[in-house]
Amino acid sequence: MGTPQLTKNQSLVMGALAHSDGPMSAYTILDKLRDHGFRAPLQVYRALDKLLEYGLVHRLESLNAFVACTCPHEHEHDHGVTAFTICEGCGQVTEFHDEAIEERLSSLVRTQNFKTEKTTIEIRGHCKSCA
Amino acid sequence: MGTPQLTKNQSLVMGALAHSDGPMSAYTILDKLRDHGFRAPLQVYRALDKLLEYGLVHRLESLNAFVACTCPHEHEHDHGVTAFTICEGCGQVTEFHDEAIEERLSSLVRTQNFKTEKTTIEIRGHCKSCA
DNA sequence: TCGCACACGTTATAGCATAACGCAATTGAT
DNA sequence: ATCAATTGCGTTATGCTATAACGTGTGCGA
Ligand SMILES: [Zn+2]
Ligand SMILES: [Zn+2]
Ligand SMILES: [Zn+2]
Ligand SMILES: [Zn+2]
Repeated sequence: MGTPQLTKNQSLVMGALAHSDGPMSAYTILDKLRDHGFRAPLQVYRALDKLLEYGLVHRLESLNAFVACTCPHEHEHDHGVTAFTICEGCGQVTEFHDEAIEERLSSLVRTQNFKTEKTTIEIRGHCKSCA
Repeated sequence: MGTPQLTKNQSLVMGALAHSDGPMSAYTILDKLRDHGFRAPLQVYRALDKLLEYGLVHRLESLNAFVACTCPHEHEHDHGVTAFTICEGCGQVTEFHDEAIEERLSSLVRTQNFKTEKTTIEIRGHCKSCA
């Protein structure tokens, strides 16, 4: 169960995100794709749902926006917990992963008898250039 | 610079959140406070802004909702990084803090020369009762 | 051929958040 | 006391984010 062939709409949305230098809201994506026949938000949201499911795209909860995954590996398996730094100045988003945090969180949560389904870690601040 | 005396609107919003058994959206708070004279979203959002600033309330980014802080200490100083488990079943939210995660994140971010302003950690899943 | 799953298109609606205006009360110099 | 600056408040209007509900078409296995 790898990543299926993307449909036309999914490819268009994926392309828009991949070629963007920062996160995009669904409505920004919609505007970028009007020339390709997109007319309504649902066309974007439906594609995003699938791309999120396939792990090709991440949602930034604190921005209500989306970014293409920058993971090196080929999305053959779920990458674990994903964390982001988000610069308030230039909008740059950096994705990173850390086993130590993942294990520590998992251990803390286990003491609550809580079953994790999705973990959000987002760090807002200023990048080196924007400090 | 502790927590100033709350204004009437701030107290009403704080009370609504404190007596709720789960997170509330700004519009839900508005509805709860109509009997107390609230008429417009801005009355809620302005109070929330202050309560967030004072550290009495937290915003859950993945829910677009707000919860009263459950920290034991008296909010005399910023508590560090705040994390939440959020049950998809019953809506229960649990706030917790962990030095180890805080330090690990801070160290990872330092390697990017990134200046952290606010950290969001939210774990969605199912609590013991809803498993 | 029938039934089902899935992607798609469209319209309408729901839910979340802020802009912009004006007014009133408070504070804290001068 | 007076003026200016700050802060809170109320109202209207607007903008941004996300989903509901309905119908269409296409592919595919029973
Ligand atoms: Zn990724
Ligand atoms: Zn930057
Ligand atoms: Zn707290
Ligand atoms: Zn639960």
